[in-house]
Amino acid sequence: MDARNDADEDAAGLDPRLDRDTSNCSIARTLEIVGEKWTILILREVWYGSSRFSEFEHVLGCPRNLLAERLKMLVQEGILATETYKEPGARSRPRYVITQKGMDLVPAVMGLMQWGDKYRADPEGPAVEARHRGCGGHVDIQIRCDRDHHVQLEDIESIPGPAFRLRPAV
Amino acid sequence: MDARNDADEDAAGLDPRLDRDTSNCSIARTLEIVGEKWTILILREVWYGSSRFSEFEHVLGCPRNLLAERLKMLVQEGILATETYKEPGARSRPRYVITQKGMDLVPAVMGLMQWGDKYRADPEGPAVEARHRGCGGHVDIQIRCDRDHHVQLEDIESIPGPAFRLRPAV
DNA sequence: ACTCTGAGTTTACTTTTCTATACTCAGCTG
DNA sequence: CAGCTGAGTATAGAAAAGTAAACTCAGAGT
Repeated sequence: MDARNDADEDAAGLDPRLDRDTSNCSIARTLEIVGEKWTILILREVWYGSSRFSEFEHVLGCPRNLLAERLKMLVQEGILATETYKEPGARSRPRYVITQKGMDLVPAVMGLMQWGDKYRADPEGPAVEARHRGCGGHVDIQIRCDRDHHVQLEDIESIPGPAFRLRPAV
Repeated sequence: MDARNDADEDAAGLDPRLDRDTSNCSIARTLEIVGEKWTILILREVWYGSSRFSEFEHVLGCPRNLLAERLKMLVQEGILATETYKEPGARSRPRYVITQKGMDLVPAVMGLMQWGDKYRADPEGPAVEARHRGCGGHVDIQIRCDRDHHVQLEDIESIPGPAFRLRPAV
């Protein structure tokens, strides 16, 4: 309906010829936090049940200084929280637990896992499976819309949102 | 039911005290491909409608050598494919298009986007929105099980799969 | 024949990560 | 009160990744 509809039929609202400002992209902003090496793998281990520094270190085999750095950042960002716990006959120590903000990353990581299961698994299958606790069914992620239609990947359209901006002219 | 059920009630099948072999983890294997800087942002631009080297370069502002390297890798991995196209009055040039294998990464990236929309968006909202083509409804990702239950994040249980292994003893 | 342009390649430099080892610190145990 | 242990911190050297800018190359246009 505006003067832009002249050539590109595919990308309805995000014409590549537009000088889009990508600095407020939600994908890029999420990657700023979870895009460094080890970060997502640390979260994976938290979901699988680890909570202590030594557990992460042992299972991941990652350098201690990076582990300490990543854990500190995840706590700062509110994705993990520290608790103090005490085993009988030992002094109290910190433990890392996931927050709601951290749980909300599960869908993204399940997406990565599902892709790996499909394209890069061993012949026998995946090393770990996700199950619905209780019903026991295999869990996977789906794309749905407001009106609860099951959306095919081809039927997703990206359009400018409220914070869409063009890059300021130089 | 086995001798392992002695202390940790939370992680039913992936006790952090087990010496799990993580080398065949689907999450880690996916990150080997899309975990490097720029890779996911290149895919984002492909979904948004870019296909040419110069378009990626301009919108991402990433160094040419890395862009070339990442594109080559994405093509090698079968996530993108090259086509030749020719605009009238110009010589034919390569163009990058997404494959099915690439489309299958959409759920993972939508997961990242959704998290960014929720926790890191500008006050006005997100810069880009995903819509169901046709119905026009807002699209988001959901976790479901086999039996089509809508699964809460807390009700996902991770259990050893067919390729689960312990680390070989040293 | 010469120029222009998109699509890269090459090279040199900087920054970040990785690995490895040594060191600290608090408090329970002997 | 010395020693042990988990959870770090500190430091140094090597490797990988990222950045910036110059250079190449093929073919259409003039």
